[in-house]
Amino acid sequence: MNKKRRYWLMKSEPSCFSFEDLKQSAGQTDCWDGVRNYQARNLLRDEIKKGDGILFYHSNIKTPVIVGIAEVVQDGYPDYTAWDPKSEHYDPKSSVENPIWYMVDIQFVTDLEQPVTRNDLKAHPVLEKMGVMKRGNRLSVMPVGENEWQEILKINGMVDPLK
DNA sequence: GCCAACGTTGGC
DNA sequence: GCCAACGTTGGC
Repeated sequence: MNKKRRYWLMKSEPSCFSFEDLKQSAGQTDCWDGVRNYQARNLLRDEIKKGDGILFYHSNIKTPVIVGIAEVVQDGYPDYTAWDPKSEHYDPKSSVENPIWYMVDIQFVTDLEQPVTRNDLKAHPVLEKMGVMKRGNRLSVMPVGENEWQEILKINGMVDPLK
């Protein structure tokens, strides 16, 4: 099966898990765990697939910004941190038999030479329409249009690193 | 630090 | 099943 690559934006507070943290991880790969929102869960479980592209966004800081690009390297599987009472993401309603929460593995691809700030997005005719710009949006994972993906690359004068 | 927007919870 | 109360998110 040869499915078309899709694109996503993943949001993280850098004080919690930053793009640099991903870069420093073993194999520059880590599991995207701790998502406890059903809409995002559905995406992680059903939609986000190996090979998909990720814009990595730093939120809840003075200058929110897209800092880099990552790639999905593992399809959705149960988020086992939900089963660990010591985890801050522990959810007693989730079990091995009936997992509620899912995660994917992502791998560092490249920093953006020119990180794209929220203000940049706001001022851009195409990018101002991105999901992350929507008022009140709280999804930590959301779809990105191919045109939006291309535009981010263009700003950076980059060739698509996933091709 | 403020506060608007959102998702979740729980009483009824 | 409604909806008010609450906790969290996240831009500013």
